[in-house]
Amino acid sequence: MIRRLSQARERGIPEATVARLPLYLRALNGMAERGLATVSSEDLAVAAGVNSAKLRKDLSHLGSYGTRGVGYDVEYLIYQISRELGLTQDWAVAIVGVGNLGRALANYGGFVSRGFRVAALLDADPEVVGDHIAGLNVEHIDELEAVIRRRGVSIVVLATPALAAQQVADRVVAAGVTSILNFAPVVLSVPEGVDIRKVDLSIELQILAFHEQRKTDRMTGGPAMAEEWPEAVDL
Amino acid sequence: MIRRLSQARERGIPEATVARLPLYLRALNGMAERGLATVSSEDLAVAAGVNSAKLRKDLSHLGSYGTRGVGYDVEYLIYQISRELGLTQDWAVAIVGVGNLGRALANYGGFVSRGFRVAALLDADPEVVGDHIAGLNVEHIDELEAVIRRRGVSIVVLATPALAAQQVADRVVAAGVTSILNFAPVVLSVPEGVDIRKVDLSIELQILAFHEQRKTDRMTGGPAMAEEWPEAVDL
DNA sequence: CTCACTTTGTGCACCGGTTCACAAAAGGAC
DNA sequence: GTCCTTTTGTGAACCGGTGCACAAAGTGAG
Repeated sequence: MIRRLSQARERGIPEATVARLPLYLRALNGMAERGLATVSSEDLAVAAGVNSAKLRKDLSHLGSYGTRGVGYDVEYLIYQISRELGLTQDWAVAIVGVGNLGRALANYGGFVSRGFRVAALLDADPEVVGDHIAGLNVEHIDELEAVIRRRGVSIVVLATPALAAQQVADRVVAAGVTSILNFAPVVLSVPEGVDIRKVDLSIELQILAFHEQRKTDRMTGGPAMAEEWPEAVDL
Repeated sequence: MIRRLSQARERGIPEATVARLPLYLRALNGMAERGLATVSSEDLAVAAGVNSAKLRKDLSHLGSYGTRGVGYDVEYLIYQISRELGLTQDWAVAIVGVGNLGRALANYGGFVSRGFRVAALLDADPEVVGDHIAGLNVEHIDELEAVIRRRGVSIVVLATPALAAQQVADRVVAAGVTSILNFAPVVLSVPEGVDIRKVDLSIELQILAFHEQRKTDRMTGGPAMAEEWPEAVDL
């Protein structure tokens, strides 16, 4: 039985759905390892931590890959999601900035697992250039453009200090890269068509602190005094 | 002039706004360092990478802290946002899992800057327990509950392997912690009232790959063959 | 004081995403 | 075949968030 490309798949998957597909994929991989052949939307939704209606709607954007009364074929769904996400091809990733974080990322085996391959490590500090980390030689940032070109790097991870990030981003974009994962705590400005995703530890903590404060406020009956500017200030 | 708590501030700031406040705060701190006394919504919006109407609406949720025709007082706004986010108090953070990532987080000076203090490092591996990292002694995970209690830890960062994360989360929650920042690639299940934020490198890369694939597809004129299941599979 | 200018704060229309709830489809028992 | 059970796929209402566009409020010049 050959399934033709579903009519429902005329390019245009909601961003929110895209962000959840990796979650489903991870849950499905776990199930495949445990030998499950099929899974219902309800079970998969629980494993991925979402509502089952949402999961079904998400999957319906890829096509009609389920069987009513039965569920989804685990292996088949893994393949479809992987293909949709572009994980059936190999992505060469360069990590720029080999400080504590860059090192951690380079060694983090998990994220290289499927589809991604760390193809280069670069840094400006002559002290670390030449080091061997995770089986790779750390190269000098001067080689950035050449390395990107020669190794077909299409995704760059920025783990540089905040001050260097924009400058590196500019060079990376000029070299033709259009996908950047930024760990530096700055707002990067890039031309139209370049995708940036940002991971910011400090912001995540601040959001947690906000909610934590709310929770403790609630217990102690609203915020304490000092609602005003603590010192006299002319506005 | 003493400003009373604005009527607009009857507790209930949109989640989307909360997520942007740290961004504004960072931009404002930069401006304060450069000696700016006031800033317009337009300028601040550009610095934070958002639309100025959105910025004004966000700030209006905290109260009416601007002056029409002038803008916002930088220092005053910094104080108001800091207070709203709960950064005027000191938060003790424990990092569980001192692998590459945990080490990087412990040493990452930037995120400890304002309001946060790494109060403990814990790990299960006897090999790393006792190590000194970022001026702290790595303690054994058995001490988890005692450390949380004694040092008043209210936010826990999970940087453990995926398999250990849920187990640690359960203990942490049982010890009374209600804010967790999770770096492990698993969906944690926690009781109502516990806030979890998740940082997942692998998911971010997969989202980038999706868009990158779209971009290259567009250039080569749609996806190549092989839209079907590559091998004969019985569904 | 008046007028021109600047910039905030917000009403309103719009949009993407979520959730409910159910019809349609598939399978199995008999 | 018919009936009953299970589970998908989706129409429709709803909800939070965004952005336009403008009135209100403040500044400064003359």
